[in-house]
Amino acid sequence: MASSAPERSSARQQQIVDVAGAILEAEGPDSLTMRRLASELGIKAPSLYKHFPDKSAVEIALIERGFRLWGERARQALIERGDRLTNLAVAYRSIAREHPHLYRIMTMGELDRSRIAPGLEEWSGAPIGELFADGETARAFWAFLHGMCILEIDHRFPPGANLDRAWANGLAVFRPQSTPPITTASS
Amino acid sequence: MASSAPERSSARQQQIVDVAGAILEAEGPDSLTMRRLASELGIKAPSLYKHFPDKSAVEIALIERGFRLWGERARQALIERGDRLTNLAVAYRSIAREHPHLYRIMTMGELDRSRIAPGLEEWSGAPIGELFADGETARAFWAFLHGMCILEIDHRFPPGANLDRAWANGLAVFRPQSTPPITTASS
DNA sequence: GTCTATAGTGGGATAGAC
DNA sequence: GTCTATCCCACTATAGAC
Repeated sequence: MASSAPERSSARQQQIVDVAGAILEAEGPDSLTMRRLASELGIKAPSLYKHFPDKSAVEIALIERGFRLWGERARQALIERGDRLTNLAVAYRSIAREHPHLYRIMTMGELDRSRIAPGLEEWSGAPIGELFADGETARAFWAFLHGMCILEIDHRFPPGANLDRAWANGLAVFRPQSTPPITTASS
Repeated sequence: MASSAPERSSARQQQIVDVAGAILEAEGPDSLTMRRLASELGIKAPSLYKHFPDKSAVEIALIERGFRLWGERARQALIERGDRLTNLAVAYRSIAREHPHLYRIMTMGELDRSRIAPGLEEWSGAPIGELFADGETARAFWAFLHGMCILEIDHRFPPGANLDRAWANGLAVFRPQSTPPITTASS
């Protein structure tokens, strides 16, 4: 598991993506238009095309940020004290709740893997693999995590549902399959 | 758990929703426009507004059909012979794979519950509740089902993943929590 | 229940000057 | 790197005749 994600873009591009992220978080993907983005930056829409070839390039940049955030937070979770399975789940849930629109654009629909930074997706997902000896059980756990997150932020659970308990119960069924942390003799 | 879902609409409305469903399945939600829908019906777009107040009413009708399909197939799964947990999972996965676009519009984003037939959503989801003594475990299982389905149809699992095994492993962790079927003395 | 005509909105994107 | 001007597109929806 590599420990850091690759990145490459100009300061101006980064600033544009910052603002795009702010619009996305505040008002959702429908509000993220080239006109609006330019307006928030104090420029006109056509000027954006000097920095990004098209709108989807901006969206891809946002998604890549999301993957970096996932990967970083998940790695923190694995080294914190306490149960690693729980820590990882809490980290994922927190990201989804804090940035629901970002979470949605990251996970919704098909993803053109040829457009995102090579290796980034795997890098961000690797921490889940660390928790299970069997890769297919790790994927089942990922499905549980994602299902809980997306159903929660979309308010799909029934009004009376106790989500903290649903999370706890789901973690409880997966926990016996999870592996303990590897500690070196010198630690 | 009630055994059938309510329904009410004219023959013409049903025909329109049939065609809308065909477009959706064939080409996805972006292709489902009022112009296109009318065109496939051999009429002009404005004529549709004699049958539905707006486009969202057509989409709601499609979503309601999806919920009825879910509820019916899930109920079949519970009375088939074999393991009920597995049967239910197979039923859900089959629907998602056979009708991926329908599955997406049913489950994507927030749902305005005031617009769908009262009780329909609960009716369609009730079979999952039948399988677990604890409601919050049932919701965790639902999250697993949905996560697996949506990640599969969106091709989010890594290329080498063995999804049949991921399903089997996930079902295996939930199975000890599931309840056996209730059989009457006369059966 | 269908039509024609059209309003109204909004979006992505390009050309070419500065 | 920014601007103005503009194109082109597509969509939802309404008004009013038949």
